[in-house]
Amino acid sequence: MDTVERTPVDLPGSDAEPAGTARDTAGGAPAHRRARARATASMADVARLAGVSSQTVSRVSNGYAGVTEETRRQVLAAMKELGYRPNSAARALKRGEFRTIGVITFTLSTTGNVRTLEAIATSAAHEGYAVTLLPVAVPTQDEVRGAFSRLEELAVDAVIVIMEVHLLDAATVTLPPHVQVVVVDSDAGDHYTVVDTDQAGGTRAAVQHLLGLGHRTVWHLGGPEGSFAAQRRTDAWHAALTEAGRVPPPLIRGDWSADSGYRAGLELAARDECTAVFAANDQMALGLLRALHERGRRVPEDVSVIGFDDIPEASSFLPPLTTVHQDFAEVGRLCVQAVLSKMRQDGPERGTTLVPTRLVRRASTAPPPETT
Amino acid sequence: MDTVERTPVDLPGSDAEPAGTARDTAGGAPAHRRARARATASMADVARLAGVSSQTVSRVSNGYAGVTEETRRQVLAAMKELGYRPNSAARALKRGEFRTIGVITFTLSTTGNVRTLEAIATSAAHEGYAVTLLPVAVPTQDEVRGAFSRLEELAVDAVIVIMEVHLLDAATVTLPPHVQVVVVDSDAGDHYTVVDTDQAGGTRAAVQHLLGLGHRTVWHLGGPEGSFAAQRRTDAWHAALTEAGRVPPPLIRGDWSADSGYRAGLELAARDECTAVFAANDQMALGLLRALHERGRRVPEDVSVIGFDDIPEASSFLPPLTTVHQDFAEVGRLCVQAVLSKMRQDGPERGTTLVPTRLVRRASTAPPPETT
DNA sequence: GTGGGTGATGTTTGCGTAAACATCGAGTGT
DNA sequence: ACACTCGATGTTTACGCAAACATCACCCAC
Repeated sequence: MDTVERTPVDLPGSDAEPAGTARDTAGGAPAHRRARARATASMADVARLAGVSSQTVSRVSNGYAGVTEETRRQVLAAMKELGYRPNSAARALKRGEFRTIGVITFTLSTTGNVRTLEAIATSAAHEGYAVTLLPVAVPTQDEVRGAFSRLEELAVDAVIVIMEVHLLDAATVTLPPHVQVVVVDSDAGDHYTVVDTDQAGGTRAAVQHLLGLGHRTVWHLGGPEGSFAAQRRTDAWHAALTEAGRVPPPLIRGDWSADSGYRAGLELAARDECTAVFAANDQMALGLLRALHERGRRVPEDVSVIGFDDIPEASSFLPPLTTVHQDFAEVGRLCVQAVLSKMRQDGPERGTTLVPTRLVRRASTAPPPETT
Repeated sequence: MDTVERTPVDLPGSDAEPAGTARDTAGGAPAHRRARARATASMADVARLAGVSSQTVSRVSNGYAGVTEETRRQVLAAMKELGYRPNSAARALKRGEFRTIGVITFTLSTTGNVRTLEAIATSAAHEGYAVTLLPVAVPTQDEVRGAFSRLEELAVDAVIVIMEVHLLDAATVTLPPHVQVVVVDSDAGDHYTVVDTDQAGGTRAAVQHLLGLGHRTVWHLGGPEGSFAAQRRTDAWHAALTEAGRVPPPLIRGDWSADSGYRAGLELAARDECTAVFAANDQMALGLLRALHERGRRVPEDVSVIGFDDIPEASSFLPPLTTVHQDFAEVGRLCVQAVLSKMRQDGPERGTTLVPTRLVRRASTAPPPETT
């Protein structure tokens, strides 16, 4: 049972623990005292060993000035011997901040969310902040409300929401007043601080690339209705075509999944006039490619396909996919920056920050077939 | 068996937030005091307003028995009026537990890790635990050590490691002694508690499927050297072939990426004797498919390809990929269960739990071409 | 009526830390 | 030499909560 597994440092005093796993209610002795004692060394223990006051330990621990090099060494030695590490609960209680950022996200099934989350976690760690994850299984108001009510008593100083904001608004959010919020994938820039990819710019680049190749117009396989990202890509596609004097074909909707792209592709393959398709993400583009292939429409000779995201696999599609690269890492990084500067009260309270995209040309786009 | 689903209260409304956003940086006054004052109402405030002792507030807050309905109502009213919410730092300090699980993971770029993480977060939330994410950017010992040293002072009760454990061992881990550890993707079952997919079983199913179709032998596109998952799939492939009396062809290694699969595919396409390939994951299978296609080797007519993971896109590959489905959600769920039961000291201290796989037959496998 | 429950509530205490304040000795300027 | 500053360190206190213990009113059995 209680073998001395871990063996961190040789904890001085961890010798005893005589089988009685704090379970003995019978003992008339001050059981509770022994039970919790010495779980971890506290500042006081270190202070005692080092022969200084606990305040000095605190100073060393926090790197404050005003400690002799000599004293400092002693304290550090004592810390090491005892395997001391500060108790973050106590620290948080005292300081009134937790150095933790909560991230609310609706599923991690999309590349974008995941990459953004990863960047957030990395940036946060770099700033000395931990990241607490709050997944929302299904995007119902109840679920979101649940996430927030958990959040309310969770120890976080700030929140980053990777999700549609209309849900957020709907869920009578009752955050502690000092907790800052930053949102991804939203157009709520007038209510919140928003960081997002420049959806419009990327879309424009994609459309113009296709038009530049000589296509009359560009079909669009859009994302699901609820998504702001999808909405903005669709809007930008429409605008870019209109500005260029082209007639936007009817919109086709998918749900981000490859399957939905496949279904849309079967439809599009039947239309000879369709020579170029802009898919709102790479997964749908993948399904699209499969459908076109099955129906004997060659890519890019007969139909050009362009995606959005630039997932790592995109370069291995058949054919390798031309797509709009999103810099998720930058989005995540900026989220953290934004939320931290809000906390320090030196950043903009709201507004939108856009991260530029980059068009990656591969083999899925080409000039349209000769029209006879 | 439900945990005592606390149900503190239904949360107080977020009415006011009275503009006082602490904006005065200029004031020469005792700034710090103002800053932290009145951030949140404490139990004492609620107690005062309700005309009871703070202990009674505590009892209400924690749903303990022994409070008159009348008193309870008063306390709840006071909570609501003050917008009270418990301070989790204080609670953690007092109770000695944080109700938080740390998850260490090396990049979120693989589907498996992400899905597992998601399941962990969901399960943990369900048990009333929060999840703190600790990403390790690069799998160097320094990085891992860094993650752990952050972890050391982080407020977690347990740790789940989704990573190669040899790195873990290498990084002189010094966790607080009471913190429990569970590991995914490892064979360190004799040192740690391990939860993992049944790599061997899945591999065996894949190999036997191909042999059953009539292939003489099965080539293997393995994962990178460092990975235990890769190692076990490779071992199982070798064993399955040997047991069946077949001669295992030389091993080809990739690095999980589609690109590496592509490179391997170019090599394999040149070998006419190769009629069946088992790729250690779906991404590499994707690259493989592309290479075979480019070299004019038809799948599945000339070469059968089988993958591992069953990523959502696999059904949209060209052709749709036969692959071994992993139940990542179950892995994540079991991780949480394992770590919690270790904390409650009623679970096995170590050992390995395997999650079964399922072979998903799609269109990338078929009997070998007629050998003339 | 007295002693002994029983349940509702109040009081004390301490978790580990760090801010605020106190102390103390050594140097500095005149 | 004296008052003074300044740097190093110690002492006190409070953060918000909940366990342990104390109190108090009430009811019941004998």
